[in-house]
Amino acid sequence: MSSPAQWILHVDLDQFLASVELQRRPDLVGLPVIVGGSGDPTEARKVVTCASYEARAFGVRAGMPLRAAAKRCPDAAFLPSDPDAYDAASTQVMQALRDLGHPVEVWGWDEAYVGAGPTEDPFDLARRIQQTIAAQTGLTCSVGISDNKQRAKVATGFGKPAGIAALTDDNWMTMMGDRPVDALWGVGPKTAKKLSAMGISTVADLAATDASTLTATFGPTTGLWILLLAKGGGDTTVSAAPWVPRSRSHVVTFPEDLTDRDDMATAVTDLARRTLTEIVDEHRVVTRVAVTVRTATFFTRTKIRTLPAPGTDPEIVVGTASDLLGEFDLSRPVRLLGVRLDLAMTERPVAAVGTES
DNA sequence: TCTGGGGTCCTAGGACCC
DNA sequence: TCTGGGGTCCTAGGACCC
Repeated sequence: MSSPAQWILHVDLDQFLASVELQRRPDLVGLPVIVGGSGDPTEARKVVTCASYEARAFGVRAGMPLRAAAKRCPDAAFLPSDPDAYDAASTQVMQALRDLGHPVEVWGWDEAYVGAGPTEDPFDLARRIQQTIAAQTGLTCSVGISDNKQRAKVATGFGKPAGIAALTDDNWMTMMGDRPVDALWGVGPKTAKKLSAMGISTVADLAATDASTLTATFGPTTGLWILLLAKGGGDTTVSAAPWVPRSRSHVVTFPEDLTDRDDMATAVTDLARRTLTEIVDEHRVVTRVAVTVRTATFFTRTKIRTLPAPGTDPEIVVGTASDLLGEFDLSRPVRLLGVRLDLAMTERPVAAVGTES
């Protein structure tokens, strides 16, 4: 295998939420387990957050309504989602990864990128990662090896579950050329459909397409980006710096649609207060407020307002959310309301950084 | 058995300014 | 009295991901 300037390993915990639950419920090991909602499979408007591999064999997938999952797999164990437990397990995994001495970039609860120098044996490192995580947390993971994030992420798919796979310039087109474009991380159904209309259906097709053709349809940034992805390129940085969130949001889907404006106003106010409390606890400052309304027909719209000045005054932040709600036509039943606070990204004092760990 | 919740980034187009 | 071009800020919406 040719050696790139650096290695990037993508670490992905297998069926993460289900695995955490199985540690508390060893009696369920080997059985279909479905995590989501309050653990009641008859609960309306709740979906599967994670299905164990045994449940997936019945066609159960993340995002599927719990009732649909129950239909496909009535004998599954339905467990309530327990975010605190997943947070704790994730923290433990990420610390174990960092202890290996390489830069670790955390990507959500169950994924991370690990950077390594060109002289490192990436397979050896991958095995050490798996062994360390298993020994310290009892969890299994799959590892993808490449020289950029997107390709490493795709490689992980070839390693699941609990395996290791590498994609490099040497095998990229052999492994990926005949696959549909949405096998690329960052190319979804909409882009795939647009490409299909242009006669581009496989990764090899896309890689062979003229840059100008793609930029004409997708714009200069996106057009060049998806071309790069098809050629096996991607983001080559791994940053161990703590991620600074750009926004924080909460949405609520009501068990039954709201028709009363006062109820809607109360819900938006509660969401705004809760979100504001959280970001103030994290010493962050609001720049913009966004309110989302989804009606019973799933028609979804968002209104955004920039604050006169960045701040955390509840009167202003919550008041802005209420004002924005008032700008909607609320004559139809509402199924979901949401509030997002965009956060100021100015540098914080150095003193605040050192207190984190 | 209708479609969760939490995020990020990009693009289009209008307003406004020089 | 046919009217360029660049830059920035803002909102809306799209797309994608876990």
